[in-house]
Amino acid sequence: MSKASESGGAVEEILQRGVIEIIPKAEFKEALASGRTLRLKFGLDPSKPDLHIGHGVLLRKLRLFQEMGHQVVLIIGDWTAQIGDPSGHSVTRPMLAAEEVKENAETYMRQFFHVVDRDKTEVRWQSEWFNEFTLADVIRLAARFTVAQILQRDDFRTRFEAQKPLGVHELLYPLLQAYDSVAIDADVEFGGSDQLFNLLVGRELQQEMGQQPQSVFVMDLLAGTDGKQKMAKSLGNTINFEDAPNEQYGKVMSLPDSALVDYLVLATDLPDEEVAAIRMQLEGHTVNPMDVKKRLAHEIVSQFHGDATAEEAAAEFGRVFQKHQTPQEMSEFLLAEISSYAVDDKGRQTQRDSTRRMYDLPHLLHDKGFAGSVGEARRLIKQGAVQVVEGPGKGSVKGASAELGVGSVVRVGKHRFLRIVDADQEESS
RNA sequence: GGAGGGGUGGGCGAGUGGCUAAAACCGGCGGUCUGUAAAAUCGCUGCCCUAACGGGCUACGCAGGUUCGAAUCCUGCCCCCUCCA
Repeated sequence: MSKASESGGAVEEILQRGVIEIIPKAEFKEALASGRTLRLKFGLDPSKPDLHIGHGVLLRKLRLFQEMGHQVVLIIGDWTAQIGDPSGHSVTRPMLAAEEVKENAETYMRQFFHVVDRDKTEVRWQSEWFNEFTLADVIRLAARFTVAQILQRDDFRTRFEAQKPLGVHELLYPLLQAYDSVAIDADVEFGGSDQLFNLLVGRELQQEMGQQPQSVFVMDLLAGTDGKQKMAKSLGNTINFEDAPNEQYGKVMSLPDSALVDYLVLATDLPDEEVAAIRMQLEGHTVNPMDVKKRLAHEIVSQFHGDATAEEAAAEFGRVFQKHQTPQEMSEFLLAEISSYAVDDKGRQTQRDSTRRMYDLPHLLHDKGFAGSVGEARRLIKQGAVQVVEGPGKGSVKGASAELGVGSVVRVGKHRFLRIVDADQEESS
């Protein structure tokens, strides 16, 4: 990701692409033009350990500004994480333990700097200033706002009016985040559109405390893999930075076609003109959406795993899902390892696997993690989801047992496979 | 301080003595279909034994009790929420 030429057009694109709003825009542009190194605030709550490409939208934008010479200030929200950001949630979130937050933060930073330039980033922990906070400070801070102001926030108001629980500590959340802006003297804060309120509170507080109020840079939210709701860990629809390449690729391919253009705009660096062209093609049905999706999947996987790996993921996808062949890599087990599952013709356990090498599938699958319970494994077999697709015993699933031998490949469902191997070819790449 | 509402399976939420391993919906998994792991559609979805039929065990905040039998009734306890003051 790197093609921010210094031309005015490029800057304009940065200010437009995926951007919902910049408040106030004129002032921000002026600041950019002034040549000053701006302090770009971005906060993360280390409440859940994985960054996903929804975060990536913001991070990639930060990166572009870094390339223009500006300074990112990453706030680790170790205090607010303990409150649990209620943004966009209809219920109170659980508070986290301090140690948990510490651990999560480590993971976060590793992922964060995968996209953002570490050398142009200042990392600050909220605890730097909030650990010094006294009750008097808290009261003084809280006194600057009225309940009515805080209840402007949509989700707060909704919950309040619906007589749903709303903790006092949750009302504090925006105030703490706002104070961060004061603590680091931010010039501009970045966030998704669900953050608008919090960002504006920061602006207000800075002004009240005699600082130049920050600008607010609001980005569009990326939809999750369901294509409908925003991407969020709690909704289970994320594509994570650290997902395996094949997984990322597969998740992208599972997107509904309707989400394609948004993803191209928000999650890739394809130039605007190209995105526009693709949009036209999609609308005119002159291109197969699947091909666009493959392109998108490639772009995303290569951001995190490199071009070559993306190629491999593409090939693997074609092999497994389009041609229904077996994947290259799969779980492998030694024949000796599964000998305890050997059964005789009547399905009874046997020590001697010499004659017909039949194996008890339900227990094997359960113990090796292919089914959550033995009953579930039975169900899978009953539904025809389990087949010996290669090697000895091919097609031999009868009742609950199947013939297996070195080289057998068992398919469970559409895309999970296990292979029986010999001792010498044990290592699985 | 007063009044009221509530704690049920991964989620939401029915269920007021046996027909309830517990509806519906969501989620999850699987099948079919397909250009994809989309959509649509069908099925499964507590745990254990069983090829199957069937059987056993655990479960409706916690602890006791009533009853042939309780998620449902009684007693005590814990927890959560809303309103009024």
